Amino acid sequence: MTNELAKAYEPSEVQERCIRQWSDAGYCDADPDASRESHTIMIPLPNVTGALHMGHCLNGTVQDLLTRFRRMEGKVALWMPGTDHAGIATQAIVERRMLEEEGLTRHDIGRDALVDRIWKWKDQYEARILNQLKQIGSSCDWRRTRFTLDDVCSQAVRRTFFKMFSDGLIFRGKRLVNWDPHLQTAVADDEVYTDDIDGQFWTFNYPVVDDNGQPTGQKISFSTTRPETMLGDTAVCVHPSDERYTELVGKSVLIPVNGRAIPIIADALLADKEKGTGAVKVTPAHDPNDYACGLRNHLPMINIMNPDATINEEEGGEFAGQDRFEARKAIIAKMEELGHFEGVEDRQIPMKFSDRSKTPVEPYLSDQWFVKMDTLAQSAIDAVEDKRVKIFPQRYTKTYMDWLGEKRDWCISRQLWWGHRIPIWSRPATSAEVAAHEEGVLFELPEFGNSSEIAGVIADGVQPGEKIVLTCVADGHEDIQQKLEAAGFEQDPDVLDTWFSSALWPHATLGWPNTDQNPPMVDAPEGSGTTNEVLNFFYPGSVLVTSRDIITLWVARMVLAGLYNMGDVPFKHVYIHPKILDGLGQTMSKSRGNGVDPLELIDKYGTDAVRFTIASLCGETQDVRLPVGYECPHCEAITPQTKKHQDMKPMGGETPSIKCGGCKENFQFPSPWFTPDEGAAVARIVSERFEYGRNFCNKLWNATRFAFMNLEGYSPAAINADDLQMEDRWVLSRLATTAKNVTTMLNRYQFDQATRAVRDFTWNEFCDWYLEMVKPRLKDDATRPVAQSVLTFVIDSLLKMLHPFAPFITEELWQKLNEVAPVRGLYKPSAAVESVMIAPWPYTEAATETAEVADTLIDTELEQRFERLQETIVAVRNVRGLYKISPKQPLKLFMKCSEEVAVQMRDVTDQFENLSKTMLEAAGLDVERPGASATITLADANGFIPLEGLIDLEAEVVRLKKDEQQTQKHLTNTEKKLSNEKFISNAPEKLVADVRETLERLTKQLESIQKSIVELSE
RNA sequence: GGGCGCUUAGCUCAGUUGGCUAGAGCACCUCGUUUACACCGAGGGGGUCGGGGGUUCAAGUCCCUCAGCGCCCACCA
Repeated sequence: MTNELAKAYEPSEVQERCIRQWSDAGYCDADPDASRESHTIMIPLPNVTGALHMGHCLNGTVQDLLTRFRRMEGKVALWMPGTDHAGIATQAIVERRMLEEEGLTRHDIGRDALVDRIWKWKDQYEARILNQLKQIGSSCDWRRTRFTLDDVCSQAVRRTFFKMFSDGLIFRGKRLVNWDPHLQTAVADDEVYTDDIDGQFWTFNYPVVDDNGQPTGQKISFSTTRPETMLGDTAVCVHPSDERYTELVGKSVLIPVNGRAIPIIADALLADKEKGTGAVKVTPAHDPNDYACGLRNHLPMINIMNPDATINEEEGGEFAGQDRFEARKAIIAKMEELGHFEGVEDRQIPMKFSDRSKTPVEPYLSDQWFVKMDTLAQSAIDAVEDKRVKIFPQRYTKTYMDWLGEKRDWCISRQLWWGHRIPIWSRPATSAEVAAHEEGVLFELPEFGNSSEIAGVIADGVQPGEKIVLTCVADGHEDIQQKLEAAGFEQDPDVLDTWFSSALWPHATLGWPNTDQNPPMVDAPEGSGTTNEVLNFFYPGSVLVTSRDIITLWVARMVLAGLYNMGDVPFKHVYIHPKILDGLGQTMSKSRGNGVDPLELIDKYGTDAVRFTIASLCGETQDVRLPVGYECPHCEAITPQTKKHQDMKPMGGETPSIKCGGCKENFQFPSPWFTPDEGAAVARIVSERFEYGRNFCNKLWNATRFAFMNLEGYSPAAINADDLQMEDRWVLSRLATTAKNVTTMLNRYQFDQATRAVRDFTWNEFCDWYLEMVKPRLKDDATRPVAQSVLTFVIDSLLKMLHPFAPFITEELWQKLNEVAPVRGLYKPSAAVESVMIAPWPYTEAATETAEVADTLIDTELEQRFERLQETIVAVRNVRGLYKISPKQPLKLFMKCSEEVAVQMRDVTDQFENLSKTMLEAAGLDVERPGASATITLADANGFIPLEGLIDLEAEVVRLKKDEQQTQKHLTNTEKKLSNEKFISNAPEKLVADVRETLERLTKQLESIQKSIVELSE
């Protein structure tokens, strides 16, 4: 047969072919077109060295779904791809490898060589992650792929920085940062995690001294977990209302280990009477709370450490050069020796670690660059308040607002080599310069360039009392930089926080600040045109799709940066999707051994199955659980993963293994605690949940396969509406209803509901009912043509509607359908487009023909009538099931009902025969119950199936009694409701009428059940 | 400590502004190899909607409270 489709869908080969075809045809390319609307999505830029994980997979699925949907709606849908240089993460990986493989540190090879190595690394891994994105079917405009460190993005970063500097929004300040002594860089709060460790809690005392520095004999005791910071203490603090110490406040104590005198102060915010001795040492340069206390009380801030966390020369004295932990021991010993040690206890203490290097971070005072946030943050608050940006689900608006409301200045400098270098040059200021310019006020440097190229300011230097000239140079002025360097200026060694460039992503990727040319593309590095139409057309974006953990770090900053540079928000909507957790409610990660690799899932279930399942999970909830399991490497049976598996550790040197429930063989598995043995059979981690999508794809494939087998002789012809059978009109009505609902749900970002709606229609209505109902017609030459037309029309619409969810299988089926039925449609058949990807979305303006007929297709009255037919058939099947009557055994059906219903029943008598092998013998008011028959009760009809000789009639009585009981219960409830006067008077009229109708119906049903019981019992 | 969520069938989840006898998928039980599909079809069993209180004619849905879980932010000498 020519129209034969393979028995099962083979995803991998289809996927590969589709990706190639779409790319060749340029369907993913989006270029400005004034006659159409734009739809822009900017990818939440993945880390360039990362590998695709479930989070990316979900994020990408949603964005691609939206992009394909909008493209089919007729919009110019741009999905902009790209990657993030991810500062510290990337540099750390390259440095670690370099150290492991060559024993080299970055200091051995120098800045340029390191950056060079990272670029090479980046080129390799960028290709990998982009390719992985392609594997999930992403219809990005790959020509426009951007990288946060490429020339286009770099220019945007430089321009923004210069603009902010010129607007006085950039300033330099001393701040306590989380210092990673191993990587020798400050790390952001979000790159730090806290762990409880077994630590110790020491108690010491400092002797009180008089004005001459002589001990008064008094002492003050305090406890600490970090004795080494003693060297940097600049006060001892007590609570103002703590009577134990009132008389000591204002006096001084001596730090025994270095002989420095410091004051005893009172500060209610720092000291807590209930904790420890009630007194606490204050080390402003090495502790965040002490830092705040130091600011409040104007305490000196003494830095005692070198960047590698060894004790420094200036303050270290005899401890100088020792590592912080060595110094701790030495200082404890010294204090004990001097008689100021009072005790120590073991306790769990929280310790902060650098996420990247896993070493303890040190709170460290250093010079950093900041962006002033007050007006910028306010603009971003306003944008959400007046709904220029809407966040879905709405509750996340609060997270965004609360964070911005704090208006905390943004520390943008990072002590790294990989990133955008801060475009600031400085040198010591001359006294003439200091005299000429007020500190902190911008001035021009005409000898280097004009005010749009360079700006300067006098600021404090690193050393106390030192004044320096800071200059900022705009993008594209290498000549000025050279002049500056020739004049003794040095560029700041730091680079910018990765989020600084990420914040510009929505407009930087489109070529801003260049308004004279379209941005360069992968194969056209020169740019084009005389104005930047790309930026004009695609900005502002339509929707940002991301996860809730970066609402503050990224979303808020993009909004303020967009407003600042473009004067307009970067996107109109933000959809925050759920996070995927494992079956135990834990975040998936390699370090837990519970991560599912999307590419393995794709390999096992197919991309469409994975996407379809993911879409079914994406609604307004915060997280979704995905129980995972180990796939047996021997027999592929899946063993659910439990906490016990996650915690299994090698016992007695033997690598743990799990016994497969299927084949009883042992297998090893991935775990954070050990590596499987060389050559051992290792299970992969999968989730059975994806069978949901796979089964659906199989269903769709086979429904289409069935259609193909029955399209022999198909010829497109306009059909007459009068030729449509009841089931045709029903399925068309349901199809139209479904399409409308799916569209609405997608517009609301309710992907879970949209998925369910389209699945239910496909499986439970189209396949289970319609296909079964048309089977006889397809065998008959006379009735075949109309059935074929409807069948192809529905499949055509379904493939379109399903394409955003399952792009590959729908494309494959579409192309096969184009071979068998290239021209299709009901009233105005027309040639189908070559790819479903560019086909019009059903029931939209783009789909002119179907739009015209959409409303006439929805027939709720018909849908209701159809439900009665379905109910009748289900009831008959139920009787068969209950009494184990073979499906082959023909039955007779008598329906007692109104003449109106009887007519409808007679109309579909063929379907009773077809779907339940039942002959409708009679229908009408005068139908009487034949003896020895089973009774079925419907809302407005009773059915009788003679069962003489087929069943035990006593069993039927039992069944009916159960039925009677249930109906009675429901009836009682309904009566109770209606006898309540308050219900009658308060409830809406419509509801009361409905309940009355229910009562009437139930009463009749009960009567007929009881009648049957009596008759059967006679 | 502040904020946001969650708790509904064995499991994973739906359940719009309160209003039919609370639904789905998987799992389970029975039957079925009818030429689309066993990744299937037909039928079935299974829930006092976390506990307690309140508002209301009416509560899975609104309010209070208790318990448990998760995430974010802040803090932790």
